[in-house]
Order: sequence, then C-alpha cells, then structure tokens
Amino acid sequence: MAKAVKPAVMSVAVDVLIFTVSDNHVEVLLERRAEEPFKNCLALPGGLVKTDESPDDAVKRCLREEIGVEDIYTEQLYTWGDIDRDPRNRVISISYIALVNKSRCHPIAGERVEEVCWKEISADDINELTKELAYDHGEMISYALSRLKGKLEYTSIAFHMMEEEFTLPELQKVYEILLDKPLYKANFRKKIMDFVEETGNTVTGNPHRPSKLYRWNGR
Amino acid sequence: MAKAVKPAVMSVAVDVLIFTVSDNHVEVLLERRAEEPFKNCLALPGGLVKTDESPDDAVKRCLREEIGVEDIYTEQLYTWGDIDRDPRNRVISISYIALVNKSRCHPIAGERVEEVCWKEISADDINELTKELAYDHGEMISYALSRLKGKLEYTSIAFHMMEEEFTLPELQKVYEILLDKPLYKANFRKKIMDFVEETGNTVTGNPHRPSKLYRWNGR
DNA sequence: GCAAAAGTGTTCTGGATACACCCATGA
DNA sequence: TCATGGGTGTATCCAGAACACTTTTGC
Repeated sequence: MAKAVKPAVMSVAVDVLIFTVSDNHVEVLLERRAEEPFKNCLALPGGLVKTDESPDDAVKRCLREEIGVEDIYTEQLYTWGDIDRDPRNRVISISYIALVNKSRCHPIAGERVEEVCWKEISADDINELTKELAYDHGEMISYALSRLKGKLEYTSIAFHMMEEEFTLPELQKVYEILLDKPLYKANFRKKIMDFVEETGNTVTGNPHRPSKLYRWNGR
Repeated sequence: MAKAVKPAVMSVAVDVLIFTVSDNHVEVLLERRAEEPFKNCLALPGGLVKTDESPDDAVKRCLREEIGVEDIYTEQLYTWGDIDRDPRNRVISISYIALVNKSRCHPIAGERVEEVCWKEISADDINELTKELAYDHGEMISYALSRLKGKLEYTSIAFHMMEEEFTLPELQKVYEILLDKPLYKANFRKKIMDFVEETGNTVTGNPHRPSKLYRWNGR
C-alpha cells in the first residue's frame, strides 16, 4: 500500500538577528539585498546552507562574506518552514540570534549586499518596519526580541552587548532599554554583582563621582 | 568576483521526542525501524518533510502514519544539522518535544515501523540507551530532557502529561519524577492552585481520605 | 558650595522553604 | 481504633521592591 516516499528536497537557509543597544533604543542589523529575490529590499544577514557545512558554520560564513563580521556570540533560535515563506523556492530557515556591542562590531557591505544599516526597533514602529522587510523577517524580529527579553532575566547574555570594560550604570541602561522599563539602582547592583568583577579602572572627567569599571566574570 | 552561488539542496526531517511519566520513571517513545538506513535500530518517530507541507504538518503526518497518534501537544525544540549526522545523505533535522499521558496515547506500529515501545530513561542508563539509537537521537533525548526540566518550572507543560482529571498527589508525583527530587506537599499545592480547578469529583476506595479531582484551568 | 550622578544601607513584603498538624477513609 | 495518605496552617528565611542616604567629582 504505502508507496515509496520520494525524498523531500529543499533548500535550508540561516538568518541572523544581530541585536545591539545604542543610546536609547534597540537596533537590529539589516542589509539591503543586491540580488533577487527581494532585490533592494531590507533583509536579515544570512543565506543558504551549503551541503558541506553545518548551519552554525553557515552562519559564520554568511556574516563574514556579507557584512565582514567575525567572532560574535550567536545562538540558535527557531526554525521557520511555512511552505510559502519564500516566493520562489521551498526554503526552510534556521534563525539565529546574535548580540554585539556596537562599537566593537563594524559591519561593511560585502558579497550580495548593497549596504548594511542598523535599524532602530521600538514597540511602536516594529509593525512599520515589518512591511519593508523581505520574507518573514519582520516576524522573526518580533519573536527574537521577545525571547531576548525573557533570556535577559535568567542568563548572562546581556554581557555580549557590552564593551570589554563597562560601568554598572552603563550595564543597567542596557537592561532598561531591552526590558523597556526602569530598574532600581541598588537592587540591580546587588543582583548583578555575582556576575562581574572590578577591573580596577574608573571613568573620570564627569561632574560627579567616578564610576568603577567592571568586566564580566564569565558566569 | 563572487561566482554564482549554487543552491544547497538537502533533505529536511523532523524527529519527535514523545515523553511520558509512568510509575516511577520518565519514558520516551521509540520505534524500531523497518527500513534502511538503521533498519531494525531504535529511533525516534519522524521523517522527511515533504515539499508541500510545513515542518509542523510533517510532525502531525509522521505521528499519524508511523505510530497512529494524533492530537498531542508538540513544540519545536532545536534543529540539528551536523554534516555527518546521517550516514548516507545530508539531512537536517528539526526536533520536536511532545508530552502525553500514557493512558491516553496508544501508539501502534504503522508505516515504515517494525514495532513501537516506551523506553525508560533514567540518569544512569541514558548513556547505554544512546548507543542503541540511530543517528544522533541519543543526544536529542538528553537535550530535550534538560529543556523539559527547565520549562517545568515556569510553564504549564506538565498538564499535557496528565489525564483529563487528576489528583494533586498524582500531579506532584509527575513533577517529582521529572525533576528527580522530592517536593514539599503543602508548598507544591499552594503554587499549583493557580493553574487548576476542582472538578467536584473525588477518588475513593483507598484506606485514607478521598482525594479531590482537578483539571487544568488552561493558564 | 552646589549640582549631578555614583554608590551603599535599611526597611518592607511576597514567595519559597520547612515543619507540624488535622482529616477522612478502609479494614 | 489504627494505619495511611490526603489536605491545611504557620513560622522562618530570603530575594526582590522600594526608599533614603552618603560619596565624589567638575565647575
């Protein structure tokens, strides 16, 4: 009865959501596509996984080729596979979340890319942005952002968005922007102290008490 | 310079980790494969995603075809894509976790399957089991189990492993087996009360006070 | 000295932990 | 009436919330 199953053949892609915090808002890195489909549209960095590389390796390669970025923290997020998510072919996409510090990450347009840009995302305009984006990349951003918020509470991922040395007020600001709510200074410090160590340096030059510099202790 | 990218073509599969709790241990559902590769080996239910179905739909279909199971709770877990994870072809597998109540789920061997069986997994013998399993399915089980434990604490997934009506001692037992540690009765009840409602029924016939039956309130 | 922001100590409270006790049943 | 396990009340502890306060700088 059961006829032979014809192997399903399709393309597998990776898409990377690179988040950073700048001034007072969250930003995601987008590229303007230089090729079809969605030529000239904004899209997430990423591309097809080759047959001789793992998805993790594909992420590394795409970031290097397309935007000249290496050695950043990435983590697999969710795999999107609706049959009509790509207008031309059947493509299943494994999405990755990446967190960077803006001053330590300098993307430049590379292969298949017209330009790269940081795009501010606030709760208000995320729907607007979604319309501009290729594929289901808008949905991916929303989903990634909510997962990022959740993980902030019980992991140390936020440190990937900091410079090597940072002050506690700076760190608190990053949390406040991501969570979109103010935090109590004293409480934040008590909680975060387990995960940082003093570098011995301070930031001076401001009309107030110098702030101590810390680094992530890796926990 | 950049030569045309040849689309990477490969197969995409789904694999489902169906967990249940029975007596004093966690069990996972395995099937003995009736076809190559890994013929006669134990493996997770699953199969290739067809070009005209989403991964979620593929999960539904595979469970129906292979083990005759429908309408169970599933959730995407992680996508595995090492280049050598399948000995013959390049296959990327999206793993799903599923939770069932054993007395409400009656798998029977179907297409491509020799037999189906519940396999006990304890911390001790999981390494033994891993050796028997096809592909990287042993690793998938370990990973899924640790994620399941984590999610128990902050989600309501455990209710998917209960019968429609259950007593609080029964529910507590499930938590204790999954978390592999005893819980305080009074505290467990206070916490879980927000998520259940009385059905009005009780369980009698035991030489002690009857226990009230509850159902999940959906929260 | 003063404004400003860094940094710290203290109270309060809600939830988790731990333990003690009461209750309803079958035999 | 007794053993058994279901079910409940309460003291304790701890982390987080909230607030008040001190410290150090530039001007």
